Amino acid sequence: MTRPAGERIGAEHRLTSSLDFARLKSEGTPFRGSHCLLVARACPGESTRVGFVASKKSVGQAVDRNRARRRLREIVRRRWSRVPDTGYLLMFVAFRSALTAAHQDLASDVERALSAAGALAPLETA
RNA sequence: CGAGUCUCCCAGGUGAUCGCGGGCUACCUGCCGACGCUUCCGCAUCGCGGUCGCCGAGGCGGUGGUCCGAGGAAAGUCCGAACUCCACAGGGCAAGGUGCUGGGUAACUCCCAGGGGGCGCGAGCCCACGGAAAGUGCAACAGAGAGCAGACCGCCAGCGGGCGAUCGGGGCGUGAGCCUCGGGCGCAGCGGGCAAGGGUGAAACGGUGCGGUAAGAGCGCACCAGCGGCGCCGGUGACGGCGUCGGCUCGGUAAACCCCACCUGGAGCAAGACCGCAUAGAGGGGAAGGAGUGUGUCCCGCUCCGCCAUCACCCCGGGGUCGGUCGCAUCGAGGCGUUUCGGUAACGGGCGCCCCAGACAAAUGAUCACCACGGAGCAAUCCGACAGAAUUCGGCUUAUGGGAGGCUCGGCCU
RNA sequence: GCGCCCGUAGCUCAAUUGGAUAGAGCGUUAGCCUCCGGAGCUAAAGGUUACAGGUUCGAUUCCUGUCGGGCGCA
Repeated sequence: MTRPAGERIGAEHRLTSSLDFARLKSEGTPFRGSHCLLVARACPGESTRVGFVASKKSVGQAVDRNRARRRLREIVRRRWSRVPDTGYLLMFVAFRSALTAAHQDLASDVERALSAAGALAPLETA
C-alpha cells in the first residue's frame, strides 16, 4: 500500500492514546528547539505516528493552545512526504514562543529537530 | 465643542497555494458480509452440522461532486430548566432558598410595567424593599445614663443650735466695743423636685412659639414632622389622596436567632443504555418465609410508614477495566423575516422561509498578497480588542475593540 | 466537562454570638555574650486579613461578585 501523493496525515499516523504519550515521554529521546520540544523514539515495523502537545502550563489558555498546535501541525504536514512512512513515534511539545515566532523561524526549528532525530529526508533536488 | 446617560448594531473583506471535520450523493469490478439458493461430506432421516460456490440488503475504506462548519461572550459555573439514573407509594420535622405589587415565561434569584425609598442640577441610576407594638439576643470605647433609661456639671424651693459678711431693733459701757433678738443674701451640708441647657457617643425618648411653674417638663394649647386606629375616595394590587381621633413620640439591628408567606427529593451526559474482547472468579433474578438486627443515591440530619436484601430453595449468566456504538446534533420551550393582530411593555398570536458546528489527543486552519477602517510616525513602515464549542437550551455576571441614534448638562457662535 | 474546597507576617498556624491594638512559633535585622562563630538572652521591623462592592455604628468574621490555588469523578 503506497501513501497518496498528497500531504495529509492519515488517522493511522496519529498518536491518540494517552498511554502512547506517557510511554513516549518516558522512553523517547528529547530534542530541544527554541520554540518547541521534539520527543522521538524509533520503532521499526510500526507505521510512523505523530502527536502535538500544548499544555495549559507552558502555552496558556485554550485559544493559544489551539493556535500553537495548528501552527506546528501545519509545518509538519507540509514536510510529511520527507518523513519516513514507518519506524518513528514523534511528539511535539509547544512552548509559549511558538505563538509569536515568525513562521520561517518556527519551521526551521522543527526541521532542525526532525533532522537531529533522523526522521527527515533531505530535500529532493528534482 | 466638551462632559454624561440610555438603547441598538458589527465582530474586517477578497483572492491564491496547501489542508481539516461532518451530512447527502455517485463511482470503485477495494475489503467484510445478513437472508435465500446450491455442490460435496458426516450423523441417521419429513431434519441437523460442516463445506465449495452464486446472489447480494447493508457496513467499512478510498476517490469525485455538493452543502454546512465557533462566540457575543463559546468564559465564570452563579441561577433556572430539559434529559438520565437512583425502589417515580406517601407523610412529619429539620435543612436550604426566595421575599413591595401586577404581569411575561417551560422555569428562574431572569425580563417588563408600576409603587415606595435613596443618589444626581438633569437625562437617568441604585435598592435581599415582608415583619422590630410574638419573643430572645447584641451595641466595644466614651459617657451621668444604651432599652419598661439616666442625673456628672447645672436649675429649683425646703430644712437648721453650720460658717461668712451685711441691715434693723433692744440691753450694758464714758468710749472703742460687747451681749442678745430678727430679716433677707452668699457658701457649705442634708434629704427632695426637674430634665430645659452643657458635655459623651454611630445612636440619648420630637421641633418652634405661647401659656404654665419654686424650677421645669407634651404638663396644656397652636402649627409642623412622625407613628398608629377608623372612615371615605382612586387603583386588580403594592400604594396614594382627603378627613377624623389618639397617646403625645412608642429607637437600631432579622446579609443575629426568629415569625409569616411561597418554593425545593438526590445526583449528574465522566448521567445513563447496549455490544465486543481478554482476565480474575461471584453476582443477578424469582418464589417462599420470618419480624430480631442492619441497610438504602434526602449524601455529611432525624423519624413514621413502606419496600428490599442478608440464611436455606429454584433459575439465569452477571460485574469491574479497556475499546466501540448510542445518548449526540435535522424538527426543537428551534432560528430568521414580516404583520392595519392583542398588549404601555416583556411577550403572545397569525403568515412566510429555513434546517443552521457536532468532534472525542478533539475539525472550523496555515502561509502569502491586495483592499477597507482605526491608531502611531516627517516618511518607509508598523500595530489591531476580549477570546476557541464538548449533552442542549433560557438568564445573570465578568473580560473586551469599534460604530450608530435618542436624551441631559455646560461653554462658544449665529 | 461536571461537582467541591481553600486564600491572614517570608513560612506554618491562631483570633470568643461581629468590638478596634490582628497574635504565637520558626525565620529576618540590631544589640549583649564570645578571641570568632553557634547556642542563649534582650529588643525591633515585617499585614490594603487575595481583590472589589454591600449589610452594620463597626467586618478577618455576615452576604454578593471577581482573581488565584487545590481536590474528586467514568
